[in-house]
Amino acid sequence: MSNPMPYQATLHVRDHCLCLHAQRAARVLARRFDVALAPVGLTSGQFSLLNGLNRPEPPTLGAVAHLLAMDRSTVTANLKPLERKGLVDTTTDPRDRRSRRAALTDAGRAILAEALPIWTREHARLDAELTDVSALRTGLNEVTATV
Amino acid sequence: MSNPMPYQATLHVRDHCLCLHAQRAARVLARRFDVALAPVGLTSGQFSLLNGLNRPEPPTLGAVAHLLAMDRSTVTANLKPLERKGLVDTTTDPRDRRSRRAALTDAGRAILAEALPIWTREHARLDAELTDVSALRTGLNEVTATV
DNA sequence: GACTTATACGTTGATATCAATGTAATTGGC
DNA sequence: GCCAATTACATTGATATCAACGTATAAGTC
Repeated sequence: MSNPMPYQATLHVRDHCLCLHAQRAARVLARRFDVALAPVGLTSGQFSLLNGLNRPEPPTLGAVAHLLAMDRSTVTANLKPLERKGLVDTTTDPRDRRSRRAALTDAGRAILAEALPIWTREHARLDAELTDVSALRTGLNEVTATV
Repeated sequence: MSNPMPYQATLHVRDHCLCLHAQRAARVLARRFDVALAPVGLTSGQFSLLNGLNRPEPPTLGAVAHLLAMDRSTVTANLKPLERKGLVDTTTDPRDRRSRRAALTDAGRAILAEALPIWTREHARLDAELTDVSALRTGLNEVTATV
């Protein structure tokens, strides 16, 4: 029986699939920042989430989902461990009782402030290892904007 | 009490964090290819994994983990649904009984061949929406290579 | 004001992700 | 050949991710 999936095609996908390449890079970066942020007890995703909550007006969960380009239900799930740790407090918006707004607690702001210099140092190291960070960032944001 | 995490810093992270931007783009691309590949019953990740198994010599799990830049234990976990569906068959390598090799079954090769034209079409559409795909790919691979 | 439609979330079930720990097999030094 | 160190995986427990479905609230129509 002949192979219905030629090896050539596999090699082409492997070398050109932006989805694969993006997942790979995302995993590498997530692991890297997970390790860097471990001393303050945050993962890279939790850091991004907490950072997104630090606004003059606490955002709705939908706004957070849009910022992070993730599903609403994922935001709900990701908030749970942070609420348990007392870093985040969610309340129903009195002006629109369908919406819930997630706010940093004082503890949340304190952890975020602790994490910031770690992020800054690690990101500077990362920058130094890459040839053209701004081109990469532009490409990533272009992808995100395709939705 | 003064805010220990200034809004300015939050905005800087939001606009510059490659980790955040990579996760976002990765989510967007995963969802996009999940939708495209749904007709053949595969997710984007499963497609990448199956594609990685299509080699003359079936790869060890460690080799797959390296290719996909993911943890070994994630590879083990991701293979399970594919084995259940009869698309993959894993066997102990007789030359090194510590290693397990994952091979496509005939059904696996057939599904992969079905998925290929879907991937090709969807990726062409994606390409058309982006300004400089090769710069993006280069940047992503540079990130992956930092490990 | 009643009804329809749209919006904002939560829950559920399946898969994905990793670190940490444990087990089995191989390799290297002797 | 024997023992220590290394390598390759599996398992576990926690979190992450999404689609699909359901519920509650708001907005628009009449």
